[in-house]
This record gives sequence, structure tokens and C-alpha cells, in this order.
Amino acid sequence: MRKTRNRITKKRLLEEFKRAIKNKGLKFTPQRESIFKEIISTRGHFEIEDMVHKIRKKNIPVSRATVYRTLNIMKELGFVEEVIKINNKTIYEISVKEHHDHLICTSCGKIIEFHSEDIEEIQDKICSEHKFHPKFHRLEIFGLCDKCYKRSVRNNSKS
Amino acid sequence: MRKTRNRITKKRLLEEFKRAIKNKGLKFTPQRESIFKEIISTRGHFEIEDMVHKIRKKNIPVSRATVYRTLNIMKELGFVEEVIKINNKTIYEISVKEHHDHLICTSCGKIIEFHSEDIEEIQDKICSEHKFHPKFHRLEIFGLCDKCYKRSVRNNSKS
DNA sequence: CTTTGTGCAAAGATTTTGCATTGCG
DNA sequence: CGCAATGCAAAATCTTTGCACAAAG
Repeated sequence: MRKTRNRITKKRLLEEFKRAIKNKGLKFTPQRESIFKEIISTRGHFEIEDMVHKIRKKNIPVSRATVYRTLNIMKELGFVEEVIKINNKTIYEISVKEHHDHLICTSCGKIIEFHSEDIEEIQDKICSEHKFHPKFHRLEIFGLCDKCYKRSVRNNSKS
Repeated sequence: MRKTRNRITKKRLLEEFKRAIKNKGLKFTPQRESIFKEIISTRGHFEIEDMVHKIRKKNIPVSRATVYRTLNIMKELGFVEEVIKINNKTIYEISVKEHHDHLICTSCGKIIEFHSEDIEEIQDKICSEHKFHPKFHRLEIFGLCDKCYKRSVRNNSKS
């Protein structure tokens, strides 16, 4: 939904990234550009190996080392927020995109994104109660999507 | 607060773990017992190396391999919920303990735990809207604790 | 041109695994 | 005793780093 708006945002993000890189006296290389684009389009959910291969397919030579180094720069510059690993799968969060949270199916890995203004408000309240200064958050609800849930109910009744 | 109640819970948890292990035809060894205890007492926030050393200090021989293997068993049995890594730091969540969420200071690593019934309720609503069947969730708010926040304000005004 | 970036391969770090031995039940 | 668990060391992963060469500005 709202594809157009999304594309504009991506373009703008890339520009911001370019500016930030240069401001720091660093260089804007094809590698950094394509890595950044990949991260945006995968919304931060990707695996290093895949990213390397995808970028190489676009005829931009890139090494794992460069991906790691670029990710670190992006972290420093604040373009990606945090790195977590869930079962060897690296997940980065893009800071500038509209915030959303995740429903994650532990069976098939499906990720459903959602956003709740109510939750955001409560969080702000909690933070101020604890004198905590939030930068970003991550809310993940793990469970079964409807499909997997139904399958598991079927299987359990057998055992 | 409520230390006593806490200790009872730990003991009960250990009993449950023992039962579950045996039910599966597995063996309840000193290693597994001490690993389980460690996880409970650190509330899932620990590093593998530290755990190995702590347990060895109690004169129970243990290897990293055993810790990893035990963690996998505990995951299968549902005693720990998920494994995430934040900057090379492994965090496990104990499923049975009272649920709580985290405020995590990205500067000093301090973790403040909190619980909000309001958030739980909203989550349930969201899940049912998406036909999602939650098993557990994780809410982490990253930011700066008051101390680090004040320090960063001071430093920024210099640059 | 100068300085930073890149790839490669080696080094580190973390986690898993095969195998001989130990020990719970 | 028998089967599972353990420790060790080797292997498999994942990530970082040193260095020589390439390329952005």
C-alpha cells in the first residue's frame, strides 16, 4: 500500500545517507550505495551472504568485509538502529522508516508488521516514569500464524 | 522485593525442569542442574564464557559445548524462549518467570525491567486482529538511562 | 594527488559436532 | 549394565582486521 510514497521516501533516505557520508569526510562508493539500497528494500531483514550475492548480481563487486564495514558506518551515522540475531539470522532496523513492530511466526518465519499508537504512548509514559530517554524500541510478538497454528492443532491431536 | 516468593519460584522451576528432562528420557546431571540455576538467577542475561567459569568455581566441571547443548534442550523443552544477540551478547529469556519487558541503556548496558498490563492487553487485541496466536513476546526500549543521558548532553555541548 | 575504500586472506570469536570416555538411572 | 551426557579438539560459522591496490574527491 502507498507504493509511491514509499519510493519517494527511499530516494530521500538515500540522499540523506549520501550527505551524511560526505559530511563525515567519507566517500560515497557504489558499494555503499547498493548496500544501503538493499537494506532499505529488505527493511533490514536480510542475511549477509544473500546481500553480497544480490549486489554482485547487479555487477557491483562487493565483499563480505565491505558489507560489515558499511553496516558499522551506518550504525555510527544512525541509519540503522540495532543489530540483533535470532537463530543466526541478522536483523537490522532502519531508523528513519516509519516505525512498526512485528508478529513473528516461530514455525514458518513469517513476519507480520503492525503499528500501534496506543503502545507508543504507553511506552513514553513508562520511560518517563523510569527517567529513561528512549531512542527506539523493538516489540516482537512470537507465536504462530493462523496457518501454522491450525497445522499444529491437527498434529497434536494425533500424539 | 519479595525475595521469599522468588526463591520458592526458583525451586519449583528447577523441579519442573527436572521432571521435564526425565519425562523425555534424558538425564538430570549436575551440569544441567547448575546451568539451569545460573540461567534462572541471571534471569537469562549472561555470557557463555562467564557461565562456564561461574559453574566451574562451584566445582562442577562443565564445558562450553555442554552449555550450548543444554541451552538447546531447554529451548526444546520450552524453558527458555528465544535467543537473541545484541552486540555479541547473548540473551535468553526464561519463559516461566513472570513476564516483564526491558529498558536497555545503549551506553552503559544497564537493563531496567518493567511490566505493563496495558501493553499486554493491547497486544492481545492486535494479535487477534491479525489472527495471530502469540506464545510470548519481547519488548525492548533502547535509549539512555538518566545518568548516561546527562553525560551525553554534557559532551555534546562541547563538540 | 591524497586519503579513504575495497578485496583478499588470515585471524578472532562464537557455536556445533565427532568420538572416546564417563556416569546417570 | 546400557544409553545418554560430557569433554575435548576439530570443524563450521560469523565477524573483524592488516595490507596492498583501487578509486573517490
